[in-house]
Amino acid sequence: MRITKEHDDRKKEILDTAERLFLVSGYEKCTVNDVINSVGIAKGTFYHYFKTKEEVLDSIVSRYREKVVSRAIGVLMVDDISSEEKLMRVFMAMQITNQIDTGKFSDIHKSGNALLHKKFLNQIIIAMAPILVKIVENGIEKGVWSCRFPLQYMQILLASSLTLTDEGIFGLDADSQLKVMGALISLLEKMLNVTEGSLVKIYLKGQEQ
Amino acid sequence: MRITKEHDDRKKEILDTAERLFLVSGYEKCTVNDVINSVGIAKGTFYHYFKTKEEVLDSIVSRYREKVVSRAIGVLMVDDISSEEKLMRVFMAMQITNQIDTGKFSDIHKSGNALLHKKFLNQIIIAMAPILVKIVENGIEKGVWSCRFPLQYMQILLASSLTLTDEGIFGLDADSQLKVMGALISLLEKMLNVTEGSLVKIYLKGQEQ
DNA sequence: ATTTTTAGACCGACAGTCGGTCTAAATTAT
DNA sequence: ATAATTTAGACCGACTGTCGGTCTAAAAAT
Repeated sequence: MRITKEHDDRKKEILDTAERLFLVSGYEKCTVNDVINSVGIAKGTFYHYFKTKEEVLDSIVSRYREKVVSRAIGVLMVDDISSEEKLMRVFMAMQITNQIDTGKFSDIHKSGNALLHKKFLNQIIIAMAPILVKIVENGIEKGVWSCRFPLQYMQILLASSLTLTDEGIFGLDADSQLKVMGALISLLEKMLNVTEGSLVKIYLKGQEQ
Repeated sequence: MRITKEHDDRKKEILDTAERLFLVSGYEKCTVNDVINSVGIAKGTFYHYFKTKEEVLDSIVSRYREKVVSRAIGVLMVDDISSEEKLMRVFMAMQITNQIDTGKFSDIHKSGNALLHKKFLNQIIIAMAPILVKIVENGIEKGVWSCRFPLQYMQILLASSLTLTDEGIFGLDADSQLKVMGALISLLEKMLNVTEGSLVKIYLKGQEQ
């Protein structure tokens, strides 16, 4: 069989480089020439691996989405923790994914890049809303919660948290962002009709570590 | 042929034309040549009035924001209606501004235009959140509501409603959008600790007309 | 020998520039 | 008052540099 290892290596190399450059200077400002010069390849090579510049962006966003989703699935399968714990872990995993791992995406919200943000938001909401809904419905079945609009509430939660914590859009300082996060958790309690403070408690516990 | 016009008239003519074209084909796809051909002016004239293409976009968004804000201020000053009524009117005025008036902006959410959406979202949240907070605080003083995070809640409300009803981002059908709107109103009731259904009632009454 | 990968010269479309023209009103000279 | 001159700024379109993307052919791998 054909050996595609080198092909994938090269492709990953282009993706990694483009990702780094997109996050530093923004997708629009970063040119294809910047990418190929940084990788050390020619134009033709770049377009052998990717049809367009935007396809590179799409790949980067998809790769990130896959990482977030697989992590969430991992939490989902842990079955010796409460629904509250599970929901908060998944929600928080999304937020802190930036810091852990390679740290590459720590600036994803700082890019001030409209297209990147739009694609990112779109993919994350479409992929994550059903997962969060599953947890919510599980909690409802157990009788610990009640919720009239699970899907809509989770969409609202995702859209607002991802938008408001994007520094490229509002440039909120760290303190304001923390306030928004606190408000979001308290809102989540209202969404699920749980006693005030029960989720915040888990949130603060998670923040400490 | 040389047709000269008053400065402000010409500027408005360029803005109106660009606005129309941006909303039809999107900001990125619409070229400066498209605009000048449609207006019937030369390149130099366009750049006599605007420094860059993006400056035109900024002007269009600002103009729209001013319209929404002035309308909200109008509602704010009506003082023979309840806080509930006032809040809902302002919130709904934002949504339906698209249909009324010239109808120009009816497609603003369909453009699928990342930069337009980002600038729009940014301006509207920054301008409208304080106005909504004012109404909320007024209701709190009257003793009809209570709310721990007025500013954060209004930011969340604005960010999620504007993002999720943007067809360019999620392409939700009309039915799904209505569900999201319903969920948002019910969430607003929870935010303000009012009895369930009291705001939805006003919302539905407003929808009928 | 055939396919895959690499190379970089090349292309058209684009945003933005530049030197200059035209016109009407304000200013000065007759 | 009327004519000549200056000035402000609206207007023009050929031109430039940059960018995403294409093309053809050489090099390398199989």
